[in-house]
Amino acid sequence: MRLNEREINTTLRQNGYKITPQRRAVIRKIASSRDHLTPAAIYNKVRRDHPSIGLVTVYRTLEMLGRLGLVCELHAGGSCRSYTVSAADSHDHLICSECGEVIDFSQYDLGELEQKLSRETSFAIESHLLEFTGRCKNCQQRAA
Amino acid sequence: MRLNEREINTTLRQNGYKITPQRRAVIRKIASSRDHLTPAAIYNKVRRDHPSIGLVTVYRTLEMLGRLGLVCELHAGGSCRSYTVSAADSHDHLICSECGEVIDFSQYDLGELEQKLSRETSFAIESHLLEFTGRCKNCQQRAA
DNA sequence: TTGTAAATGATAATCTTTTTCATTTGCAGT
DNA sequence: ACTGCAAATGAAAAAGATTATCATTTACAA
Repeated sequence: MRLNEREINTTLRQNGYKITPQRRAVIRKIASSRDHLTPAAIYNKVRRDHPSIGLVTVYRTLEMLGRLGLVCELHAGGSCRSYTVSAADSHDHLICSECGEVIDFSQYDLGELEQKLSRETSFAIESHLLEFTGRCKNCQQRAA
Repeated sequence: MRLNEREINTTLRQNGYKITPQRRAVIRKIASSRDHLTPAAIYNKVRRDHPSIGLVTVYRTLEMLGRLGLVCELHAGGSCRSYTVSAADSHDHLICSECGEVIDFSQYDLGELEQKLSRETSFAIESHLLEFTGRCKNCQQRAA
């Protein structure tokens, strides 16, 4: 279940952050996009509606949203650091290499693998990053 | 089984690349390190033995080694784009968030998850990225 | 409505990564 | 061992991405 704009705003307020028009615009662009966006792409999208916004504000907003766990940072594909809205409790993603569409999936039983690894290596495992890359149905059909 | 310097050189030759002292130095530094290194870190290490090397050459060498599948790009931790030597057939990693040590592990049964995802989403899955982050035994003990 | 801390935008400073191009060098073929 | 040449290198600069600074503006609690 992807977070929507209202829920995100609520979380900001609960954590003592102000709801500014700039933040609202950044959140809206990310939340309304099915794919993942780089900071620069978000900046360009937001600028259409809000020409005076600074790139720095976009970076600051993304940093804050990330810290609160409201957006996820993705790595697959060329550019590191692109963002998508977080699903409530799944941080694993399936990403289309052609159109960039992102699908969240709830964590499979990685717990089992995690325990096995932990036992074998004596690591105290804190987190993981799992991304599958492939081509979505539409992009497969378009290619054929 | 991590690739060693000799095997890497063989692969370069087989693919028509020349073995230069600069490439040799870059490969040696990556292969002899247990953790993952950024391009800048590799540059600094190599420069000690080979002061005239250019940063550009490091970038070019990394790009080539990556294309041949001889090094892996890691993402966990702050900086994107850090490198470690590839294990023969496992591209999944366990990374210590404190000292950076990297442990390869052979792919668990991600195939099952992959098929399930593929069936449910109609994606043609091409690859995946899996990294666990935690603290290794040594770093846990040092902290205690 | 007002005061204040938080947020913004402009600018500049830092990295990081790519391009370009003249010079050098590994190595295949003699 | 020598030679020719495509491939590789290094220097310099350009292009991008990210962060720091600071004066001005603004959201919002009181």
